[in-house]
Amino acid sequence: MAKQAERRAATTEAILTAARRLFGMQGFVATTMDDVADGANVAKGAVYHHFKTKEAVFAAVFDQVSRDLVAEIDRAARAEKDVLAAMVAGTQHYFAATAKGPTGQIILRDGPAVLGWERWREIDAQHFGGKMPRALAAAMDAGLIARQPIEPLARLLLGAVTEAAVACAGRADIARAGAEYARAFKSLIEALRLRP
Amino acid sequence: MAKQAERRAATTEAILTAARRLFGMQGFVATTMDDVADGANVAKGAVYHHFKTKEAVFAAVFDQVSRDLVAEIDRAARAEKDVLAAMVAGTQHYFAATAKGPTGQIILRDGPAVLGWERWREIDAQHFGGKMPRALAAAMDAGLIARQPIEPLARLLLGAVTEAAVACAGRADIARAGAEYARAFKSLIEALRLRP
DNA sequence: GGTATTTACCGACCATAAGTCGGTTTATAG
DNA sequence: CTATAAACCGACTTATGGTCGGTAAATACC
Repeated sequence: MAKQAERRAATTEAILTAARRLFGMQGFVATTMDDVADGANVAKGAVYHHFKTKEAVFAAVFDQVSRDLVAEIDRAARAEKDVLAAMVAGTQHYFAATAKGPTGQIILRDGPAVLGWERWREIDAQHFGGKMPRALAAAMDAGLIARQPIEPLARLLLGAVTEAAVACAGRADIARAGAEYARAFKSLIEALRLRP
Repeated sequence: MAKQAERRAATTEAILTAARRLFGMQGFVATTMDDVADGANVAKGAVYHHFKTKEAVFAAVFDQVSRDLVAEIDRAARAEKDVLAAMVAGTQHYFAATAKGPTGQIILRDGPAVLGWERWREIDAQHFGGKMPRALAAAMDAGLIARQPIEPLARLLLGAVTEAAVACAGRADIARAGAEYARAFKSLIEALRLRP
């Protein structure tokens, strides 16, 4: 006797929860829609009633994971005071979070493969990338780095960070690798810093 | 009555040629093995006689395209004299080449999706990435940039370049975008340059 | 030069998994 | 209370990667 809106919400959430677990653990390809349906205790038809395709399910999961991740990073970055320092701290956190387990699988591995690099970058940029331009703009306003077109530089830095995160994810000694890349990233940022 | 080695070579080449065309035009997923077999004028069984899986075919195509691309980039980079300038020039060429058409499809889109980001980075690094560390080492030896761990910095820069290339590939005005990113990259490199 | 063996090739067949669809149950409108 | 719509079911269709038994061509061996 639950209202339809509630039924809908409950089912959708069950599907998403199951999908997130499965995609994170086994990856997108190894997870079948039957698996997802079973995991959510519904029939496949129900899944397709709420999501048009398997990709759509993944996109929803991706979005959820991204939100969680970005919240976590924000918390870490806000602790710093200098804009450039915040960039470094946030980056470090991004490395750590994506370096292992389900998050990395979903965000870094399957993300671009499933959504296509284009859409992935778009969504990723929406979540994380948005921070980079804003941080750069702030840094320029504060006179910390030279004024220049923001978007291209932001894109380059974002690419650098993402690549490093992936490299991290493939290493056994994650913490160590993360520290290495964080240091290198810091050196890049510091190189940009204007010296009077 | 051709020798077996010749038959083998001819068939393999026909398959690779057809696959390269199809993968480049339609992408990996949209291309079926039947398409490839038809395109090469052989039966599917023949394709599977020479390549274990569809991925194996793609890997071979990927390798071929990478070789061609790297040769082209080398030509452009060798024209420059300063190591840092060569890096910038090579990068610019990389942008341009991957920005459009089959090459971009194979190298930047399907590459990571099909081979997995790990293996892709590995192969990509073998072809292109190898240049980055070498260039950085040379730059350090020449006293152009500060001495520091090479691998992490190289990885960051490679990631930046790749990201930019992909961004380029998604733009209508490729030439313009390429120029923008090249300028931003140059500014990054120049920031690293030591001032006495 | 004839026979045995190995290699290249064929294409019908199989297995799997995404997506469909007609039917059923449950909620809402009037 | 009835009619409509939404949620849900699960057998079925379809598309495609991969297999396999068989045939033709080349090579090895006597």
